[in-house]
Formats: sequence, structure tokens, C-alpha cells
Amino acid sequence: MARPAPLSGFPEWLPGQRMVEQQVIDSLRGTFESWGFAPIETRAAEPLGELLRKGEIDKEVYVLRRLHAEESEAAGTDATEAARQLGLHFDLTVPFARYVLENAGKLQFPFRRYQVQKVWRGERPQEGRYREFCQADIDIVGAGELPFHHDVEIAQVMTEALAALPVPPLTLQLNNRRLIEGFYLGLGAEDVPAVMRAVDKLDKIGPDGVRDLLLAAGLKDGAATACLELAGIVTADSSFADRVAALGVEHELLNQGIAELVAVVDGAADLAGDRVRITADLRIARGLDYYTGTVYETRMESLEHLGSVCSGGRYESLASDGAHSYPGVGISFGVTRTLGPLFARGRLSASRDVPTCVVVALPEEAMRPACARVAAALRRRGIAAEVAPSAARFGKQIRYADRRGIPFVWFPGEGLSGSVKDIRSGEQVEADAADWAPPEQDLRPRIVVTDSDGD
RNA sequence: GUGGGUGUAGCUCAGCUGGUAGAGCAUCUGGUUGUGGUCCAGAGGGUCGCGGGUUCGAGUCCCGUCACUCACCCCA
Repeated sequence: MARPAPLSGFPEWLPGQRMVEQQVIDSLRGTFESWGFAPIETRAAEPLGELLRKGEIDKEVYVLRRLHAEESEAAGTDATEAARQLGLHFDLTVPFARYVLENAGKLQFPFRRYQVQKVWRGERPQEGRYREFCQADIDIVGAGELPFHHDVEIAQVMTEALAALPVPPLTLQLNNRRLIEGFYLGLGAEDVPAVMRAVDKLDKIGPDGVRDLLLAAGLKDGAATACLELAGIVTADSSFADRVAALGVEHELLNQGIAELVAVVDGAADLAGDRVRITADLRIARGLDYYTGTVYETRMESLEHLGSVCSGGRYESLASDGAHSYPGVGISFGVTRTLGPLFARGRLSASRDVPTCVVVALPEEAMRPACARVAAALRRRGIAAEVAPSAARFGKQIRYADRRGIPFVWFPGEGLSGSVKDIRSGEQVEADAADWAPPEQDLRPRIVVTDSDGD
């Protein structure tokens, strides 16, 4: 094929979409920094052994190889070589853990950072699932210990950050692993992970399917019923605590988990609103990995099928160098997962395809320097301007701007004077490039949100 | 990795039981030698994903392959 085909799972946006994405990232960054999170960027590649620690060999990691690598180097003939091989990072948490260990002596704890970067996963792409995508992470990590109130803070920061984004309303779903583990232990469950795995499938296979799995995991019928009742508890405030108590299960972990979840829900509720709602949702378990306490997930209204667009939680040992362990709590927003489907459905776009606010028309090629001075005068005052590409008929020059959604065309007169036309209304006024300014809302491309699917 | 679906113009698609490739939109040009969008006229653009097979003849039927896509798995 003469024309290259797109690579599945490696999305590339058009300029207008990229401008939207950049504004979203800028917005996140603004919120994160206002809460004191420091920016870092970690390298794209990590030793394979680092990426796959804890025997997580099922992760679909992209392996990196030099074209001229030696045979032994390429094949990874022994364990040492394999560990030395490089892979593209699968998330931002593992590289961050490595970074914390590496720089522990130079960082001050508790250390709070944000990180917005691409990550790579070799899984089969689907809507909202990519092989190369952007994540925005915040984490707070302590040396030795990390007070619980940071769990509350993480929920608050992300609630505020998400509320500022031009996306459909979101629901932050909160739960606590101690709560559900304590509950299962109180019920006498022996294989707690199996129970969690079963309950986690509630959305997919329904209550009856989950019951079968629970019975298979060794639970008695009454205990299975109790698990399903627990998983059915969803409240917008801390009233979930009474409903859990009403189930009559006793365990110390359970009580601790309830107390923690109450604190997170109450704390986040202060910052919630129409754009981001808060729920205590006791079916949320978050896979089986390193989470130990608070867990977060987020669903987007009308796009619930995408799954969670922002999730994370508490992990007792983010990193450990043997002598010290570093507990942390963090959450990750899926920038590409959220924006991609909205772009595809035409629900999110930019008011124009380029940053340009004004095209300076070019009456004849010899006037290019004069026109360039007009553009420079506008630019000096923060108004993005470009000179028309050729001295075509003015009709064509106007069309050049129109095609790109550029709102203004400047027809030069003497020096910096001229007349400027709003090509949407057709209104044209005399102006001077030394002091004319567009309306505030036209200065930069705006994000346009469409409520329903458009075309 | 497993299973289904789909590959024809830049985009959306038509193309009958095999008979020499079409439409709409978009693009470009002109009507309109300095103020666009409407309208009219015209033009460019396709190894029908790729390879093989059946046939006098394949976009069409068969096999393979690749890509895209949906679901499972997993997850942002």
C-alpha cells in the first residue's frame, strides 16, 4: 500500500484534538501543582526484571531490543540477561517506585509528585483500550509510614482535578480493601483473593454467576448471600457504614476499613458536585495487585462500558530496599482512555484546528514584509497571527482562514492600520494592530463539548 | 493469545445468479483578476488489502495471508 495504514492501538490525534488534549493536561497539571505535587518524568524504558517483579509474567510488556544486539543479549539466554533486557513501562507506578528508591537520599518525605506520560501495553486494542496511551498519575509516598489522611487528600485532589475537565459527569467510586477483606474473614472465608475475584465480576456475570463462584471458593450459602449483599451497597455518603453493620459480621479489619472509608467519603464529598459525584461502592475491589486499603475507581456517564477511567489506591509497600519500605497512595487518570472515545463520538473538539487567531491577508507578494510587521505587532500582545500563504484573491485568503476555523482576517492598510473582519459574522471594522484585540473567548481555541453523539 | 465480523476513491458506502469500476460528500479549477460560505460547470483521484486457485473472463466464487474491528483475558 502506498499510503501507510494506522497502527491499531497507537492513536494519533489531529491538531484540533491534540490542542484539546494539551488543554486537559494543562488543567490537570494546574490542579496538581496547586496542591503541591511536584513534576517528574521517568525514562520510558526499565529493566524487564523491574517491570515484571513479583512474577507478574502475564503483563503484556513491549520489549526493547537494539537492532545490532549480540545474540546472547537479544535472546536473554539466562536469568541475568533477561533481567537486564529493557521494556517500555507498563504504568507509571512501577517506574516511580524505582525512582523513589534510586533518589531516596535526595527526596524529602512524604514525597508528593505528579507525572503525565505515555505508557505501553501489548494487549489487544479496543475502544478505550490502547497499546500506547497517556496517563496522569499523582502519588504520595512516605518513608517507613504514611499517615492515612493522605488517602483522603488523594481523593480530594483528583475530585477537584476531574471536576475541571470538559468531559461528561464522573462518579468516583470508593472502597477499602480492609473493609471487604475483614468482612470475608469475618464470614469465615479461607480463600479471600478468590472471593474478591468473584465479587469483582459482578458487573459482568451478575449475582447468580458470582454466587456460583463464591460457592466454588468454599463459602457456605449464607456467607455467599452476605457477600452479595455487601457488594450491593452503594451510597453517596457515609451511611454505608450502618448498612454494613446491619449485616452483622464482626472482624477487626472490617471495623478499621469502615472507619477509613467513612473518612475518605466524607472528605471527598466536600469537593464533589455536579461534575464529579462521590459514592462508597462496596463492590469495587481493583484486581489483585498491591492495594491494601483505600481503592478508587471512576466511571464516566454515558460511557460506563469503558470501565474505570481513573483508578488507584493505597499500597503498604510501593517500594522497598530491604532496610526501608515506602508506603504510598495514588491514583491515575487515563487521559487517552477518556478523550479517545469522546473524540471518536464527536463529543469533544476544538473551536478551530489551529492556534491562529488572525490571518493577515496579503494583497501582493511585495507586501509580505509589511504584513509580517502587522502579524508581529499582534503576536507581541499575545494574539496568534500568521500571514496568508500567497497573494491569492481575497476570497481565497478568507477561505484559507475559514477552513481552519480561524475567526479573523486582517486587511492591511498603512503601517499597522487596516481593517479586521470577523469572518463568522462578516462584520469588518477599522483597526490598528498596535491596540486591537479580539474578544477574550476568541483569543485561543476553545474546547467544544457536545452533549450527545454528533457527527 | 482465543473466537466472530469487515477490507472497493481522502470520507461514507453501492456494485444482482461472475461479463472491462460507481454515487454522495470532500478536494482542486473556472464562472467571480482582491472580501469566502450559496449556486452552476468541469477536473483530478482506485494495483477493488495482498498472494494464490477455479474460469474464456473474478471486486464478485474458493484457499491462504495481512490489516482493521468487536468480544474474551486484562486494565487507564
